[in-house]
Amino acid sequence: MKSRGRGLVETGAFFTTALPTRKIVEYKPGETIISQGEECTDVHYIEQGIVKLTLVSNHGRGAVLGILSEGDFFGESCLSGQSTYLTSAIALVHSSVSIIKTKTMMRLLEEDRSVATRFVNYLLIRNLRIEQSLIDHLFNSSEKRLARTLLTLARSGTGGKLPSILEKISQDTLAEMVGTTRSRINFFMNKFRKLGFIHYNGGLKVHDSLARVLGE
Amino acid sequence: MKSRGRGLVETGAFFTTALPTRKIVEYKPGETIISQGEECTDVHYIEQGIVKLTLVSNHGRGAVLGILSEGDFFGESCLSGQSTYLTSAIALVHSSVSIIKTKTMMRLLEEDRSVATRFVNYLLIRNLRIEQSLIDHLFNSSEKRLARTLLTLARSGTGGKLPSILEKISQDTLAEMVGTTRSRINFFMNKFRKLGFIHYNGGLKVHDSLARVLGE
DNA sequence: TGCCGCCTGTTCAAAATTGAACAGACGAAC
DNA sequence: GTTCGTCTGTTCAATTTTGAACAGGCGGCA
Repeated sequence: MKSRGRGLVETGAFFTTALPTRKIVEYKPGETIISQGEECTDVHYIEQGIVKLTLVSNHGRGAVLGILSEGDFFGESCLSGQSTYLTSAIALVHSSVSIIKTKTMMRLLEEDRSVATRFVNYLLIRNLRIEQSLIDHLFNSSEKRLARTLLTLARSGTGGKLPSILEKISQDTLAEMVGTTRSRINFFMNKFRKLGFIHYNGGLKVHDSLARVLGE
Repeated sequence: MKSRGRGLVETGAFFTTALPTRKIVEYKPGETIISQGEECTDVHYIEQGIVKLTLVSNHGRGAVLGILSEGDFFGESCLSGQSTYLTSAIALVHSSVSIIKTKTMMRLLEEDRSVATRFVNYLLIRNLRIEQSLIDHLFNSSEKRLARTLLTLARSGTGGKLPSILEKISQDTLAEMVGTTRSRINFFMNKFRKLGFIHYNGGLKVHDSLARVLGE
């Protein structure tokens, strides 16, 4: 998923062992790990779990920037000189997170070339993910964006053990991810269900056929 | 703009001198530098000029992912294992571009820690820019997105010498940047003009007061 | 058991957006 | 000077989206 056999290097679980002595903290579902606006002192790395990155506009409206899991970083924008966190991060399931002082991470990047190389690789892939979301907004209607979001979530939950990410996501959260209202999400969810693309028996399941919504 | 006095390192014109012997190519306005789908063999660095990154959906619709200028990279996703370019890049004004073989860039990143560090910094800032666009889509109406796009373009053209980026951008392009239709863009442009936020005398000028559209 | 909080189902009028069309302005090229 | 292509101005019906409301289901908890 995160590696490709081509390109700079594999990402894999590299950071789990490469990061120096660090603090690992456990978070319960719903717990806030970092808050938008807080002073930006650490870079975070998800050892295990699922984390939601959120954001509140200056008019109180919420948005979800992404759902992250094992092997992802967050709060890494401190490294480029931000003085406060731009987003909040909330654990969706029990999660363990490495907390690395910004300065430690900077030093590490300067001193350890394999860390730097892999971090570059990680950032490139992260970039592609965000770009993909932006493209989705430029091209697609909210119906298609919802379909893509569901498919992405369904695929990313392949960790196996955890209760598939999908079970932890409300229609409100979906609305904030897709950038629309819950009433719209509800409308499409029912539509998708009637068409047999998703199921609800005890927990949301997304069928691959949902991809048909995306056209061709 | 690109540096901040805090954080990892300054970006500035570092790459112009740090990159090894490389090919510099000049492009005329309208010329295509790379094409979406082409084999992905080089990383590109803008020494001078303005470049538009575009994308065509599988249904023939166009979108503009960004307007880049001096000090920006493009086609850098080769580094993370893409085999073809995901976007096209078109020069908007006369531009000179460094072309670096993917493998050369990889080697450089592994061997030269200062290149790696600065490239990390560049990627982090690029990330923030793209995230900012995504947030814009999640929160704002197309009217506000247009306002933000215009303000961003107006500010980024501070190179001075070049004909301000704004002069080179049609309503069609704006529509593809904002993610809406030209008819909408035209409507808002006239509205902004009536309100005195922008002017047209011989060439588009954006007044700072346009920021009022963004609220508060 | 009953209350509460959170989630989904449903409705609807008001507002924003699309998509397509046609006309005029302008500059470049012949 | 005429033709062509590209850009802007303008219109409008059809469609999509918003925002707000209310009801019901379900689990936790006292």
